[in-house]
Amino acid sequence: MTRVLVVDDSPQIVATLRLNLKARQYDVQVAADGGQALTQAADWHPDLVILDLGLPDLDGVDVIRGLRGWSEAPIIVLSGRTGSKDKVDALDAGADDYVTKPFGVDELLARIRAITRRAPADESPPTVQLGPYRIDLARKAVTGAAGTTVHLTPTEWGIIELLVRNPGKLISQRRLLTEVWGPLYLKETHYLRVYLASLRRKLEADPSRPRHLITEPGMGYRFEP
Amino acid sequence: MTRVLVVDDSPQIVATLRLNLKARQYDVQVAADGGQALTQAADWHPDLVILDLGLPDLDGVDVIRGLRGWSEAPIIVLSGRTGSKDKVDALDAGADDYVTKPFGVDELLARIRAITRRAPADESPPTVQLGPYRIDLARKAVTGAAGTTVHLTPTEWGIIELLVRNPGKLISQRRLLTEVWGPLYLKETHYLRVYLASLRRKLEADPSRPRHLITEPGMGYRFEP
DNA sequence: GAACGGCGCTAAGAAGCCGTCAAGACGACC
DNA sequence: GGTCGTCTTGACGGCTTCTTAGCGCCGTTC
Repeated sequence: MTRVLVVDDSPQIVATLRLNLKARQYDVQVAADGGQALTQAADWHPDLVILDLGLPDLDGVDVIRGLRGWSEAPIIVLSGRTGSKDKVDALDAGADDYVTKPFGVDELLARIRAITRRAPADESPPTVQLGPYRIDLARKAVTGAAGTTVHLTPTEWGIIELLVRNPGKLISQRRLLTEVWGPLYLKETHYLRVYLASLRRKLEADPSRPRHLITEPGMGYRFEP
Repeated sequence: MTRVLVVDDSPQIVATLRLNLKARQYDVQVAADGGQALTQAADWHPDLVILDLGLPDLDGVDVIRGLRGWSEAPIIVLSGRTGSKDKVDALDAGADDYVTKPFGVDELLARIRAITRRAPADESPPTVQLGPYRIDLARKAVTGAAGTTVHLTPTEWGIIELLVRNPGKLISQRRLLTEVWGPLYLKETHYLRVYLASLRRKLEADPSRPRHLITEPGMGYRFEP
């Protein structure tokens, strides 16, 4: 779960952001001024910081520099100031993006996705542990305990990727079918049964009693880390 | 020296960008439409792409997707469209930033610095061991056990370079074809079969049972050290 | 308790992909 | 113009993967 630190002194913006981020499964904390921001960032190690420049105590650029002194977490600046110099200063101080107020929530969320895509969540590399197996999505490789490797077919990768990218979250049959086979295959739910069986045979210690690739009858499937 | 590919059909914008980027020691190339952009990106391997969405031939989002099929170079979108949906679509397709026209050159340059700061120019190990052979990518030479040398053709080098630079990682057929032959050859997958056979004949102890140049059916190839 | 729907499991045929060999086309260089 | 190395094509057999069908199990519904 991606941790997002929101730094802003306007209750309204904080409320909007908190609501929207929580709805999308981000873990959110809030700091109301620059001093708090630095303390909380040090304590909590967020994966992303959303930073308003107009803070009551410190200058925003100093907060960026303070963070960059020891953290590489991406920083998205929110600011009412639209001047070129403000943007350049913030970006050169170490910010990754600069969004001017008023901003569209959809756009901000897309920018968050774009940035976290490139700088993956702290301590959560593109590899996931599933029982004794390590699933490396970037390399498309699964390695087992004693250096053994497990081979997955393209379709199996399509399924496992979708599930593993959304740990603990239910993925509907509809979504699996459209994203792996295409929207014309919505009826072919038995494909899922065949391939989930195959995946469990390869990845579960006891395929008949799956602990990680869970069926939610009538709904879909879920990856439980 | 950071290579920047500018994709835009407006001569004025191209001139401005080229001037400013060159003055700051960037290596610049220009493409005037989407097809050219894909070809040049495959040939030249830019470290960053600046992409205008309003191109004469292809839809901008399709260009992003085309690039993302095989390249991880950062993409900054330039666009006259300011709608939220346009931004979200481009960012979710794989763009890293979205700047609306008219734009400030200083701001764009700062955004370029911010993005290249995070994704540094790619580099690689100059020599790699493959069984009894030592592959020197810089000198384009393969030396065997007793001072013997193995000769590779240009196309074979193109393939082995891509594979060896990403040890253990699956390289899609799509990426091999676009980077070695160009984006127009996406369909010619049997080229890969012929050349992989040739490489295995030269580099594998038992070409019929390859241990380093591995096929992943339906997906691509992998170099196992 | 029988019928029904959703799921797990297996296995076999079909479809598509891969490795291999060999011949023709092309271009560089004498 | 001929030779050589390299790149493109084509054909074929073998293998992996996908698709499809059938059966058994379980819980729910009538």
